[in-house]
Amino acid sequence: MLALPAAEPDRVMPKIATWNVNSLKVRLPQVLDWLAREQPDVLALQETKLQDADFPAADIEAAGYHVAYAGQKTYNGVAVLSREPGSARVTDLPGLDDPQRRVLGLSVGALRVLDLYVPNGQEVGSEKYAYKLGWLATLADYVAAQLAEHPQLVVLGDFNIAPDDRDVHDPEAWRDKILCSEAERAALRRLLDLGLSDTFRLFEQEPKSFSWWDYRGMGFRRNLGLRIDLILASAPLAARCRTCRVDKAPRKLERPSDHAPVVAEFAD
DNA sequence: ATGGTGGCGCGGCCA
Repeated sequence: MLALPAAEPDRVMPKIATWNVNSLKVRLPQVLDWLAREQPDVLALQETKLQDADFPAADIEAAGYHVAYAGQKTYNGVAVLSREPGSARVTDLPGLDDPQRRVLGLSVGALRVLDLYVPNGQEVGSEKYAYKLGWLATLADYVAAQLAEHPQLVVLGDFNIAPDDRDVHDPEAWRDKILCSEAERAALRRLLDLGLSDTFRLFEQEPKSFSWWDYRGMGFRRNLGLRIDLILASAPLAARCRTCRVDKAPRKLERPSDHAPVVAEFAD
């Protein structure tokens, strides 16, 4: 029997996805179905809402994925599933002493993955809004350092920021509201200006493409959404990006997450 | 300004 050739060390994973599942306990069957159908090389999850002792690692491993996670009870929680094993796991932003589990950095092959659940901010001017902006400022310093260290960096997750008016179903209604305020958008632009591309905007997209729809008021059926789930890629990685799309199918299921997965594919 | 829905967990917080 011939041995399979070893994976080339500089090969970048071709299919990378992000999905805010709003409770992995509830959504695990949907996640397992989606993995089987889409077979991503990396899937970053947010809002797992599970402490690590309760994380369903065995089910995910049985589906053929390695998994790293950083969770807490009830709120937040992030995980990265990968075909290849991950290493060099990081769960905190340097300089931010924060019990909230919102960050998971992981190396998968030559790729560096940074999975984020950016704070929501609740309302412009609130304490949580100040926390969000401070968190994003700390993140920018960390991303700058990560870019210097890892040429092939993907920063993905629920950013809780709609980058511009194209990403908002009703820009006038949302003007200066949470997820759309100028300060939040400026914080996101600062990240992009470090050398990241919003892969979704590398390609022509249908107008009114969103990744999140409020559960209330039949938001999904009326397409009253925002695009707040992003896959940002460093320049060498963005140069190889071939597609980025929102997969609305899981949002149509019974008992869905309020977010849909976003998927980017890369040439080898 | 509030409430609409959903998850967690069993009252109220968070999104």
